[in-house]
Amino acid sequence: MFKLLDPLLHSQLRLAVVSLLIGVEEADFTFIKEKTAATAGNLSVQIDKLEKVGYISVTKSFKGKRPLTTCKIEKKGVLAFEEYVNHLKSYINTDKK
Amino acid sequence: MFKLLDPLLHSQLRLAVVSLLIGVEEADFTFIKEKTAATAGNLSVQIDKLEKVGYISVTKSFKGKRPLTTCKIEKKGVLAFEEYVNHLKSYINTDKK
DNA sequence: TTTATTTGGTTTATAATATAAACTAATTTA
DNA sequence: TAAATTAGTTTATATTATAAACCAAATAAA
Repeated sequence: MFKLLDPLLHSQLRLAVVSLLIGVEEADFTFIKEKTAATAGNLSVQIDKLEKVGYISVTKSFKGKRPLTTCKIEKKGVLAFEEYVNHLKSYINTDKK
Repeated sequence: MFKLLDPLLHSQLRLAVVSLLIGVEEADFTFIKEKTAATAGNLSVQIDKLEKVGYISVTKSFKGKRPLTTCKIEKKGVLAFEEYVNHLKSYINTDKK
């Protein structure tokens, strides 16, 4: 009846990050930080977690002389997000099946 | 852009309970326990929290000689749930506004 | 030029959460 | 009368989310 929600996505910030990345396909740390209004520390931790399970990939490079962390959604992340949304519907539909 | 999700509803079990109560209007502890597949301890704690913020009301009585805990959704709970769902849409819609 | 300040983060500490395990008390069954 | 079941509550613990503190390099200000 109530499907289990993936705990990795059932987090305010991680859900925002994945949702954002699905829209733009690629985004750097600062951009994500601005869009989600998260603190850098929190974002850093949550990006790590998403990367560790393979929902996103993270590339570290330089833009000029400054470090640049770029995030990209992975197929696994897209699938997990889609499933999360579907599962959510079992919570949101008032007429339970 | 990403609206804040009410932390009281952003919980697997509490969301299931509120969702369930919105459907049935009234349900007892055991029924909710079965439908959500939660442990009694967890359910007891989460019902307390929902009651404390006024999302549900809890009545304790007896069915025959056995204790009976009945839960009912309150207007505040319905409104909070509706807002939660609306806010979720800001996460789920890939085209961000 | 040396002293802030800003940028782009990471690491660490802490408070809150979710959850199951242990417990209670009454009731029913064997 | 002993064991098992019902209907929960309380307590302990592991996990989370989050912000604070920190760091190194780059840039700006004095």
